Amino acid sequence: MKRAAIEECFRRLREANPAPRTELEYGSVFQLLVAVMLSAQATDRSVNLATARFFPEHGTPEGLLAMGVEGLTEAIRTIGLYKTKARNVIRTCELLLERHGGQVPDRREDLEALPGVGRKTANVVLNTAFRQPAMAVDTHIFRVSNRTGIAPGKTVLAVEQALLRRVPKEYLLDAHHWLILHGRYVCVARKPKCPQCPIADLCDYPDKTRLD
DNA sequence: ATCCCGAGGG
DNA sequence: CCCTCTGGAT
Repeated sequence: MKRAAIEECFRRLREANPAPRTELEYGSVFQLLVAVMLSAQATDRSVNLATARFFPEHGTPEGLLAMGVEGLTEAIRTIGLYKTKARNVIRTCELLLERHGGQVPDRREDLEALPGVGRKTANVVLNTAFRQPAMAVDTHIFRVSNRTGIAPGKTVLAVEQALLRRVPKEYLLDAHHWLILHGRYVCVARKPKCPQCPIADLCDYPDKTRLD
């Protein structure tokens, strides 16, 4: 897709959603980090349902440590991958207290040193909490970027770099949320809703990989 | 490449 | 039934 078309895509996505925000519910940077860690291969809805059970009373590193691995495992059992996630979150709480005074660090290196925190999760925290121009490429953004031609790439890292290169600066800070919402509600995985898509006329998909 | 792994949709 | 959901570690 040409640069002018990319710019027009984001102009329209912004018009449809002027102030995009994550649908994960959280009341602090720490809670955002935990919610994103839990969101791996899970819907925001199921994550919010689980975190509502313990954020109110245990929404701090100390609070989660008081629950213990067993308590947290029980609280998030309705989310996939719950054993690994509970273990990683508890260990992360310990490391935050040991290394960062209980605060969430704002450097990629420190974030990725936490267990269960990879590049994608670090990018979400850097962008959403610290407003840095980081692009977290998740399943939605990978699909939308490739399908539309906004930023094609064979790996998530390639797509991330293509987005950083191709998305106009003006839209970079919020591009993450526009793309994810577009992927969740319009450019869905199975049967994209092209008839109601605001950028269908600019998209590569209808001409290229038409399957139906 | 494989494992982890529940819930919701089609 | 099968696919998908804001991945990460090995």
